[in-house]
Amino acid sequence: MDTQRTGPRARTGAVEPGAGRSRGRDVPPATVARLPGYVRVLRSLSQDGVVTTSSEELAAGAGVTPAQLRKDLSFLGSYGRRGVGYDVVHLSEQISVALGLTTQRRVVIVGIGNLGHALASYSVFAERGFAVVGLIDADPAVVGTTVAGLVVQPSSALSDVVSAADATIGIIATPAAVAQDVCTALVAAGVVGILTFAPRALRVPPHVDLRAVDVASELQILAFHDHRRTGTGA
Amino acid sequence: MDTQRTGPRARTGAVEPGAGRSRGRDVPPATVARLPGYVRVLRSLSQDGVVTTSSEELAAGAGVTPAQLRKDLSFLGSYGRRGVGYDVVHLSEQISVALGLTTQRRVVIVGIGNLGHALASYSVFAERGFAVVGLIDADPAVVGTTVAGLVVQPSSALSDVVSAADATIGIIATPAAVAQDVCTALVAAGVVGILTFAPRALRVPPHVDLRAVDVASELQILAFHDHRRTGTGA
DNA sequence: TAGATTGTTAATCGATTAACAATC
DNA sequence: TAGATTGTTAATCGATTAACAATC
Repeated sequence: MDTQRTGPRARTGAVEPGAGRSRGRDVPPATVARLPGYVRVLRSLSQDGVVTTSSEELAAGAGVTPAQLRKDLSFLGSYGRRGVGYDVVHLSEQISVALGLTTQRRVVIVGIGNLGHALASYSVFAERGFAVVGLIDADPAVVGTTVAGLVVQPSSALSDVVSAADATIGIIATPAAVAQDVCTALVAAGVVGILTFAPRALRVPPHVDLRAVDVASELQILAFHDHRRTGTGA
Repeated sequence: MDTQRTGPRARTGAVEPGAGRSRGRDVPPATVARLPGYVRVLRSLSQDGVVTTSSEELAAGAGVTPAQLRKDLSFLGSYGRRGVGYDVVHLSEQISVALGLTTQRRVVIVGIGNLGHALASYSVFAERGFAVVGLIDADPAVVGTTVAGLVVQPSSALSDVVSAADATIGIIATPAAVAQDVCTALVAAGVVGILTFAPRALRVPPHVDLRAVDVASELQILAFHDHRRTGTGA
């Protein structure tokens, strides 16, 4: 699907680090988008008992080139040793700090249909530092049911749920028709990041970061290449 | 999540159209990725009875700038009229032809856990030209159950299911640990496009197009901006 | 030391934006 | 015609790649 960036995309290029940490340089959006993949590989290597790695090994695991990996890391600092490589645990920690993964973020999910249900139950979120703290749905038949240990709340409770749990991220898994209203409500409730699965462009104020996943669009992009290769469909 | 492109990404830039149709020019990957969004907006406008639109209106609906929209369309041909705008139905058809959406593509889903179940039941796929024709799972407790009108088949049947239904696209919704094996099996069975939700880099041969959605990575990217804004987590 | 591998620089490449001539 | 809006060109910008000096 489609990965749409708004909010920070409006900035001219890179993203300003916080309090002069790292190397004081900005981190380009394309680099930020690859950092989670590096952390994932490093944690996997660490679990396998690997102590030191190289840009070649790490890049292969993440599906990028060694040059790109080193370039990406250079925006964060100098965490390797020439002639030696990278300490797996240390590099993992440094990237995690840069990404802000040392604090657990709280997430609310709006729209507990098939997809919302799957996301609420997705164990990888917890493994990677996120806590699902609230579920919201507009359907009275769904409200009150328990999903993944949480009782689904009505739409009217959205603001209270976000506030009470101090959630900073909202996931929209509703039908497209109501996605903008949900988005607006989430922003009003105070979230600063939104991940939407609804197939519709959403508008958010500049201080809110929006990412969009459109699985049907992803298939259509695959169809384009299928089409080009096989010549069907024209 | 993360949108990873392999296969065609290896080409130097743009994508060769099929038999000299459109304008004979290549379509850049970034443009291809936006075309589904334009079709979505055009179909919505059409349903609302709108006959003619402008680059301004269409771009607003898709969340891009008018200049970018016109630039994107210029790779497909000249389908507008200066001073007037675009015929909604005609432009929608032209982009659909370029994307190869005039032929229905057949999709198999591997991994019928929470996410696979949600995808199998996702009505938007059918609305946008895809038919889910096979469901595969490795769990004997899941095999034989009916999901979205299809009986889940065992892993051993993967190749037969792909062949019998002539599926060209595979969706991987399995745990990360088995994703590469499933990917390899799908390629061997003959699919030419793969959409994976497993948080792991996958390798495919050059003729296969791979797109990857990693929802946990998407949240981590949001966390980065949250972190930069609030200063927490360092 | 010699070999290995990083971090950085410079060059290339692709994508976006702005402006405007073409033309309906 | 006058006004509107496209399609395209040129300029800018950001991302990627390659090469290599630095240095462990």
